[in-house]
Amino acid sequence: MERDYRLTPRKQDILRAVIRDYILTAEPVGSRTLSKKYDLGLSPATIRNELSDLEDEGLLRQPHTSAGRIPSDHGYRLFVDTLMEREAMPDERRNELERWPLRGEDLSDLLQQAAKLTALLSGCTAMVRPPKRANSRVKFIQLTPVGEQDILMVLLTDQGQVSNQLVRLPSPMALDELVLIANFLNEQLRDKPLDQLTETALNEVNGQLASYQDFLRALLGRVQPPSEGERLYVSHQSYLATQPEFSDVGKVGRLLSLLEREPMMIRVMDAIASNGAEVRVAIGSENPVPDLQECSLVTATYRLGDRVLGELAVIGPTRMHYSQAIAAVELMADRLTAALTELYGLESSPLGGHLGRRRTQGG
Amino acid sequence: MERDYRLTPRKQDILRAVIRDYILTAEPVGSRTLSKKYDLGLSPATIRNELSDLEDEGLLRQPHTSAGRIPSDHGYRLFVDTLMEREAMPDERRNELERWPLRGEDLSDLLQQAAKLTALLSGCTAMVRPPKRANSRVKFIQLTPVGEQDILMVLLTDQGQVSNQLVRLPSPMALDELVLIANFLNEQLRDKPLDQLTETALNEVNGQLASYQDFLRALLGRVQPPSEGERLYVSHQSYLATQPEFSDVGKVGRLLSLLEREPMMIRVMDAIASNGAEVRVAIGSENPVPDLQECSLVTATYRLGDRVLGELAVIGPTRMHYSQAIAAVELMADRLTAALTELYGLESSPLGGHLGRRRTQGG
DNA sequence: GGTTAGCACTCAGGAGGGCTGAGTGCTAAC
DNA sequence: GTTAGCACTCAGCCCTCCTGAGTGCTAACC
Repeated sequence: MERDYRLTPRKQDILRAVIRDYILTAEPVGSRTLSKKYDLGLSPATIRNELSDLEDEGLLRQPHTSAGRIPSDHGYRLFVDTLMEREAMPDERRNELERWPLRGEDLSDLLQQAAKLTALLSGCTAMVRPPKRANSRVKFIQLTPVGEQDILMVLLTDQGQVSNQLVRLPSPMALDELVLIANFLNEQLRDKPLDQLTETALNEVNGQLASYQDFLRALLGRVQPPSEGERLYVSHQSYLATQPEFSDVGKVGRLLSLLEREPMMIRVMDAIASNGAEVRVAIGSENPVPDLQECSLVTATYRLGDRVLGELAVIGPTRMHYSQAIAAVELMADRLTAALTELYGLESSPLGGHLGRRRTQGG
Repeated sequence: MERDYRLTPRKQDILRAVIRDYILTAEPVGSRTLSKKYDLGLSPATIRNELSDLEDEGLLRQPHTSAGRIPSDHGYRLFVDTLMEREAMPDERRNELERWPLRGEDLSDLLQQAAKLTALLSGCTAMVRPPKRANSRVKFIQLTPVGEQDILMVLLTDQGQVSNQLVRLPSPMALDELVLIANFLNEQLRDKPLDQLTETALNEVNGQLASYQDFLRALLGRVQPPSEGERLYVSHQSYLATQPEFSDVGKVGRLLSLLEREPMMIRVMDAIASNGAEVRVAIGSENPVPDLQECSLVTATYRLGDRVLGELAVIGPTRMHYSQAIAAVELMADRLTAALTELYGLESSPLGGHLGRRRTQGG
């Protein structure tokens, strides 16, 4: 598998030409085409010999005897790793991007925007996995009375998620009580993982607060609804649907169904992405899921500070425009990281000892 | 167009049978099939005569001379209006639904959930249009200091949207100032439409607050990012992609691209939906957009109190399972309305005169 | 008059056959 | 090592034929 491909420069040129042409046309590439279209200075016959060698090495294959060559997954891999020139994002696209600033009202909005821009830049269907709630920790909690018997709870996490819950109180509550509860919650829950809120808090309930136990349970229970796992932000599925390789009856449907199985796609993205900043590519059979054998994924992580929050990816046929896709994913992951840092990147734990000792305006 | 179709009961039975069979099989229905499969007590020849009449009336058509009949858009219309038995949701499905409670952490979550459940119930691709921001009015605004130089602004609207903005202050600000600003904002902006915040607020800036003008502009500018219109929550596009009528090369792609043009789809849904509670159906050529000629949409509105917030819809081929789709859309619109009312349906303006006079816990 | 059997007719879709052209591998000459 | 020439392969297209589902029409039946 991990063969060491030592190719003569000429073979490299030819392989590069084949892949480039195939990415463009989606048609098997023949020796005559290569000789005419690319400036190789070789006759078709010579090219044929080289193509035959490349096929023997497992870098190319023939769909049938009398057809041209198409790249194999190994061929694409070599291309991505060593042959492809990592072309910078074209200026026009970059300018276009400036006109579409990455702004969102909240995290969810931002991620959806990021998916959309990535899709537009790469020309591929794009996906963004949101931060795992299980990894989020409470940053602070605020309770605000709204009317006589309702309160608004605002919970901010260290990963930018904000949870707003409007809750009806079981009975009117004095402001003192509310302050007491809020302070209790902040003390107990600060830096606690989001998926352990209820137990953590309720284990400590005692004395004066015991009578609020049910209320607390209801309040905290709302923060993390028992949804079936995280969702996935997907954009421009039509890009996938218009690829000629998926025009067969049923293929589009199966692929889209796969994308809609969000927990599975999230697992796939997790499996592919690195922990660091670099872009990772999974080509065809390298994918952990059999149904993705004809697809490639390009993934990168986005971060807040030095913590990886989630992944951003594009998916397309193995015959995807890798350099463009990689550039798009890389750029957008950086922009998303920057946007998050600007929006949510407060200095660590700035609330320090102030919490609960300050008084603020009513509301 | 608005013909008065007076059909004999027998013709009605036959039309109903044709449509039911076609919805099931997606194949043109012939007289022999009808005679054998459905308990009409008629020979194929007789049925042929009736079919011929129904075709003359414009309710059926033949794809080609030697094929069976398929319903025309008018035929579907008659079916939906008068022939179809409005079957109740099957019990199993209803039970299934109970196990998937409609819960969400916030509005966006809730709408996405609603789209998903509608799709699962109806077997069609589902869409939910969120409340128009332009129609939302400010319910209350709260500013909370977070650390030395950051504040968290929470803005609650009367349509359930909550906007959280973490903003860095230009310079450290005394708590008094913050209270002043918050009170000012609440007084000025309560019940003001969300898309006029900046002007409304800034026109009134004066005296003591004048120096905060830039800060206020930045703060309020964040509430409504200049996104290209509202987004649309879509679920299970694969249902559309697996319909046999769209298996032609390119059709799926074109349809999905259409769905991705969110502003246009929102306009379409707006155009179809009623202002009241009832479910509306747009069949094939009744759709305002030419590219939707082969599709039907079933829409209903969801509400908060007596205000229409948005629409919920399913889209499928004109050969869709109307009774199931209508039941699903109706049920889910009701559930969504109920969920919203529970989450955000506070009594009107409960904050009354309290605002700004109360003191609450620090945060 | 409504219903039905019988019959001739139509036509999409599949199967089979031949042609074309793009592409190959091999060999021999340069 | 490179190239020209040649025989060979085979997917895709076109044409034709055949089949079967389905029709409309007519005449007989109840």
